Amino acid sequence: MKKQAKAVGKPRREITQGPLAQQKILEAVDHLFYFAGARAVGVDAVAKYAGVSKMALYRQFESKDALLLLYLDRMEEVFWSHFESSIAKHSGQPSQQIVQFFVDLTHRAEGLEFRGCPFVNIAGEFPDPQHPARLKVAQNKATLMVRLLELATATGASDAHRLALGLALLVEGAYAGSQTFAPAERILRRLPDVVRVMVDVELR
Amino acid sequence: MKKQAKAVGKPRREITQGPLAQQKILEAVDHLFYFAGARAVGVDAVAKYAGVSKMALYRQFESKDALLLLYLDRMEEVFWSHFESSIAKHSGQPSQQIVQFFVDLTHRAEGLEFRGCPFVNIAGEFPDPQHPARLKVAQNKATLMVRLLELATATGASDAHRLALGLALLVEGAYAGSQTFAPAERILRRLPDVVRVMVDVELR
DNA sequence: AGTTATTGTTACCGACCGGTAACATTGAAT
DNA sequence: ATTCAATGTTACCGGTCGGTAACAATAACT
Repeated sequence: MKKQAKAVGKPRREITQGPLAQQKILEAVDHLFYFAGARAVGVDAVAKYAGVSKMALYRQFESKDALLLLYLDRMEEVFWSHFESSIAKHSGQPSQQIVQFFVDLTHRAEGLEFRGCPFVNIAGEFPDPQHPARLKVAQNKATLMVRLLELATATGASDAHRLALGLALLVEGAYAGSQTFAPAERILRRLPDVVRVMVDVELR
Repeated sequence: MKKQAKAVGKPRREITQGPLAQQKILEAVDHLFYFAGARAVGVDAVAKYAGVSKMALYRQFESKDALLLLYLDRMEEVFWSHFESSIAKHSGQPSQQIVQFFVDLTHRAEGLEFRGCPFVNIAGEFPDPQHPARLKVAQNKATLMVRLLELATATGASDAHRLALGLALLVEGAYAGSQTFAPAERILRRLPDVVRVMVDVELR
């Protein structure tokens, strides 16, 4: 959380700045923060997992908090990558796009390695709603809400806001439920059915 | 996490065993674990908040994990107390009971002091699905599913399982969403509407 | 009153937390 | 070949983690 003096003058070596180290650290962060919890994992563990000394890590990144924010950035990328990938399967058919997104989401969430939504987990681990990480979470969800509202409107739903809200809550519910319900119950199995009904009732 | 020898023979003093201390510790646990996170709060903090020395705490309770499980027991009581209270408002009218539960849940979840579902938060803080706390979480949610299915069946829904799943996911979604979405957006405002539609479509 | 078990207090344990100072090593530009 | 900045290594900082040993005070039983 402290300021560090930027390197004065131009570096003699080109952009050699910890070339692969930086990448390995970020990958370690992605893995450990997601599967073990950002709060539970220490920087020592990150450095060791990345095969790097702790000091090397701290010369690449300001603080653990900085790593946390970068982690959320990457998770955001991954999420929208999945989202757009589902959407792309039914161009111009918003209803099917919505259902497809939930079908793919369900498929991912039912994997045993799934640890839920990174953003939901972060929100659970950091109580202060003003924490920078929490603000990123809120921003991600706000964007999701906008996109869902766009889709809901495009379907010609009788009440697009209501539909978008229902969908958003089902997304959050699927994420949270994937962790709170026992995996053996496979409650998400019929989530696409629920979504289909929710969309259809707005179209009749 | 260690075994401790149970007091052999009968205690000389009656049941004087830390009479109010025990109560104060549990109240401290409820407050701190919920609002600051079970993992983030140390036993020192619990003892200080309860106005008790740490050693006094450890003579009343085996370990922090034991406190965690007791905490979940109490949260379970609170949850079902709310649940039954909502149900009682419309005896014999399952559809209205369902809606009422969500109305009350929404009201609670929109409070600024709300920190989401204790069980969801615990699931986020403890990655290991086999952790005793996680098992309690799963059990709580399984019971909720049973109760929702009973209500859904009682409404005469065309597909009670689908309805119960939708409702369960909306519950989880409301809990998670109350923390992930920015409070100012007040996304839960129209959750009761969503529920009403979800129930009605099963009854036509 | 004297015994004895339970209480609260203090101080401590080894381990880990996030973060850093100091120094040996490296390697590219001169 | 020498210089010099960026790197990696090691050891360490004060603080906190969950948990405990040791001891003085207390209070109920005989």
